[in-house]
This record gives sequence, C-alpha cells and structure tokens, in this order.
Amino acid sequence: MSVLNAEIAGIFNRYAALLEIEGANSFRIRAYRNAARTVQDLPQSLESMLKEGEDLSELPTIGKDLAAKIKEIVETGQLSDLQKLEQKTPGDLAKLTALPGLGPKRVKALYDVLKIANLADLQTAIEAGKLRELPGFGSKTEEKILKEIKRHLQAEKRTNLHAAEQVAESLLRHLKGVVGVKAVVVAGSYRRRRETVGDLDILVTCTKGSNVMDRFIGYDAVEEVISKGKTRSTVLLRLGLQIDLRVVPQVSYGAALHYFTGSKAHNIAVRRIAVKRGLKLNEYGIFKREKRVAGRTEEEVFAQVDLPYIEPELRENRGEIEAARKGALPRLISLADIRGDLHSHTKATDGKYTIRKMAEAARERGYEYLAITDHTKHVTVAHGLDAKRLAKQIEDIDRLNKKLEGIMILKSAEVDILEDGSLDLPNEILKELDLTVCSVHYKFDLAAQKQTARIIRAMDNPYFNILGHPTGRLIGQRDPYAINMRRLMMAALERGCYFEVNAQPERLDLTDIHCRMAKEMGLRVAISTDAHTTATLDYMRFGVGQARRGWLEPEDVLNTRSWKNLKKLLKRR
DNA sequence: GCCGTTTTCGGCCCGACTGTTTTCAGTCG
Repeated sequence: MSVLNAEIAGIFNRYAALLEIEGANSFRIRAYRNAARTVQDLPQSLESMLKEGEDLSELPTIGKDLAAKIKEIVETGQLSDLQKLEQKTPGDLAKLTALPGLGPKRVKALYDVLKIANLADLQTAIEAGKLRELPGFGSKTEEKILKEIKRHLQAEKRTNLHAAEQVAESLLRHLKGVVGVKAVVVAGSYRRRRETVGDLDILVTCTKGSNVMDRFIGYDAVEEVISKGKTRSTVLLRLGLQIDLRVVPQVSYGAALHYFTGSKAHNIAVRRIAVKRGLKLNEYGIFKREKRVAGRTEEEVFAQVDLPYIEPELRENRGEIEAARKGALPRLISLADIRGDLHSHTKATDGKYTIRKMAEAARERGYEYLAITDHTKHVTVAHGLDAKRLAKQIEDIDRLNKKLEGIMILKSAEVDILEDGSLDLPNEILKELDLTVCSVHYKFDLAAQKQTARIIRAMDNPYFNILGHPTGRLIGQRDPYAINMRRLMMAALERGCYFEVNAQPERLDLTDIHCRMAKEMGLRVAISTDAHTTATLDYMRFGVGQARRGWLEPEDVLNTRSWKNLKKLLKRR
C-alpha cells in the first residue's frame, strides 16, 4: 500500500467537512484542517517517515490521535472513522460545501429537509423552486447557487502568478489615478509570491469621499460585481479571476497589509501571540483595550508582538514565527543578488534569438554571465544539437566572447537524460563545456524507483552539473514525474551535482517546499530562467520568488557567485 | 483534536457583507 501525503491530507479535509456538517466542535474541525495542511507541506512522505520509525506526533498540529489515524491510513489506505461518518451522511455532502455560498449549515438543512445529497439533486431542487421554501433561503440564494453549480462544472482553476501580474498591473494603473487614493497595493498570496493565486486582494488607502469603489467596479474587465460595500467590494473578471478590494484608513495601513497578505495560518499564529499579551490584532491595528497602539506600518505591528519584520514570502506559518523569535530568520535572496543565468536557448534549437542577442539582453540586466544551454539531439522536435553542431557553437561562443564586452557567455547545453540514465552526447564533447544542465524530456511515467535510479545514474556521469526542471511538472497541466526527492538530493550532494529552480512561471520546480528541503540538506541550487527569448530572461523574478518562499539565502544559490567562484563549485573531483 | 512564557484543563482569531431577517445567522477570507 503506497499512500501519498496529499491523499492523507484529502482524507482529513473531507473528514473535517463532514464533521462540520454534523455540527461538531469547531476547534476539533480546525484541528483536522490544520493537520491536513501540515501533511500537505511535508517534504517527506509520511509513509517513509513511519517506516523509519519516526514519531509523527512530534510534528506540529499532529497529536497522538492524529498520528494514529495517519498510521491507519498508511497501512490500510483508508480511515475507518471517515467511512463511518460517510455512512451517516450519504451522497457527497462534503463536496457541496465547496460551492461558494453553501456552508455546512445550509448543506445540512438541504439534506435534512429536501434529501439533497449531490450537485444533481441540488440543481433539480432549485429548478423545481424548492429551495426558497426553506427558512433562511430565498430567491437570491437560489439564483446564486445555481450559477455556482454551473461554474463549478466548468472546473475551478487557480491563476498562475504571471497571468495574475498582468491583471494586477493593469488594475493598479486603473486605480492609481483616482482622486484621493494614496496607496494601492496587491496583498494576499500574490504578495507572498505563491506560484498560483486563487484571487487578488487589493488594499487601498484614500481620503474620505473618494470614489475608488465606483472606479473599481467600473474596471472594464469586470464581468460581475459580487458584493459592494464601503470598505470592501468583490468583483469577478471575465477571465475568471476574482478581485477583492478593501479600503482602510491610513493609520491602519500596516495592520491591514499584514492582515490581507496572510497567510491565514500565519495571521492566526500572530494573533495568538497578541492575545497572550492582552492585545487585540485585527485589520485596523493592534489594540490595548480600546486604544490603538500600532497599525500604520507592518514593522509597527510586528514590533508590538516582539517580532522583527517577516518577509511576505515566509508568512505561511512554516516556522517563520519561531525563527523570528530566535532572531534566526533567513536573509532572503533577492533579484539583485543574481549575477547570471545558467539556462537559456537560442535559434540553434527552439529559442528565438541569436547567441549575441541573448548575451546582450543578459548584459542589459546587469549579469556577468549567461549560459547558452541549447537542447541536445534526442529532443528532435527542438532540432537538438548533435556533437558536431555543438562543437561549432562552442567555437562561435569563443569568438563572440572575444568581441563582446561586459558579459561572459558560458558554453553549455541542456543535455538529455536517456531512459537508461546515460546522457545523449558523448563525454568527448561534454568535456569541452563550462557546465551542463541535464534534464528529463521523455518517459515521464516511469515508476518512482526507476525514474530516481535513471537520474542518479545520469549524475554518475562526471560531466553532469545541474539537474534541469527536476520534476518536469507543468502547473495545472502536467503532474510532476514520480521520484524520490530526498534520495535524489542526497545523490547530488554525494556527487557534487546541483538542482535547478526553473523560473518559467508554468514550471517553478523545485517547489518552495523542495527548495527548503534542499537548503536543509545543504544542497545548493541554480535559479535559471530557461529563457527561449530575450524578454523571458525577466522570468528570473518568479524563480527568485519561489526560492524566497523556500527560505533560500544568496549563499544557497549558485548564480549569486562570480563566474570564478562558480567554476570552482562546478568542478567535480 | 491540539497545546502549554498563566495552563495537562480550558482555551482555541476576527470582522465585513448578504440575504432574509425585524436583530441576526451564515458564509467567507
């Protein structure tokens, strides 16, 4: 029985939803949700932790009871308590609560009175006009739920950060000109640089009487105004992204920014500290009785609970508060620390520009070096380089390096890892390169053990330097291939190889959790754009964001170093 | 169900908006 952490988290969430419908103690419900999140965030599989005899109740939010339940799930693939609960509440009530506007109380009422157990029942009941007969339900509710059912059937989707940026920039331009508006900032998971966002949270401070709310709902990409109030409004854009706008007074700006940046788990943790000190923290400030003692800036808010400023990317309640208390917060890497890009393509394969154009674009970004890493021959669709063409490219780069000032072009290639773990070019040519990025581009569906062995075998090659896009996932489109991440990282450490954080917004692997795992293991990473055009060299910001979420410091990242120092690190034995 | 800088019992974050209500419950973030 092989059980994934995500499945265990799913079982806990489902259990929590059913408990909620039953009307169980809300803190008990929260305990299951907290545990689900802990499980989801773990870099290591619970199954392997159990195998190694680790005590799961030492994990935060996991006590004796939940540790036993995890053990049961790992051993049997299911949770008997959940099955019991499912028998009591037939159909798919848990799924119904996923519809916006339908919470546990209403779902229970729907089932008790109308025997509604799934989406189809619900739709039928609404169409028969049954819903409005229930107390607390009216025609508006009916209408809203029907719309949500239809939307749900089209599958809800998170928006990737790149697309969210484009919306945010346009909307900010729309709002900044409004009379009386002082600050406009995007908070939420966007500010925490999560790889995808569910919605955008925009925070505004303005003078009294500003018509910013009207301006907001008048934004031309708005499809529907979901709610409109004096301090908060919500709209849905045509492209399916929801936007919340909140207006707060200037004296509350810091508290509100902190509050709306989240995450929820981080906020709860900070509030708990406030409560312990006899303070109350909300989006308007920190209060001692009725008196506001802080709120104008985030720093002020943190200071009131005796914490230093915590960077938004760290605010996930993954240990940042404890680290802050101990003065052990990382000094996060920033874009300015990056001195070069170690993964880029040119016209020779599937890129769009010449080596020279790419190099000049890298120089414009203030880089010292750019590695040209065109595909190799196995990737026929990209017209991958064979040894002969690569040899020619090496000569071209040598010549260009003599001519170009202010940027060093590194001779490299994105070498294909074949199914048997060999590389698809002979070592005679690889040894002429400054470095290699080695990647898997086919046979994604091997079993974890085989895929892991394949990549380790590739690392055995002395010319293997950096593992490119280490999981091969495409966010929302293709799952990561199955690998044992810990074992791979260990193998890289032993051999002097490195991992890449691929900065393409569709990829962003390593994930934040895996970045942190690499750091804890002492494995350094390269943050690379995999640019196929000059413009996409700017994707570096996404990679840096992911690295920051993974607590990485400049020291943890290869390409914060000068080429001279980087060269030493790349040397294998 | 978890957890401990008051605690191994008794707490556990907090406010806005909507719809259906004459004062508030439910939902959401």
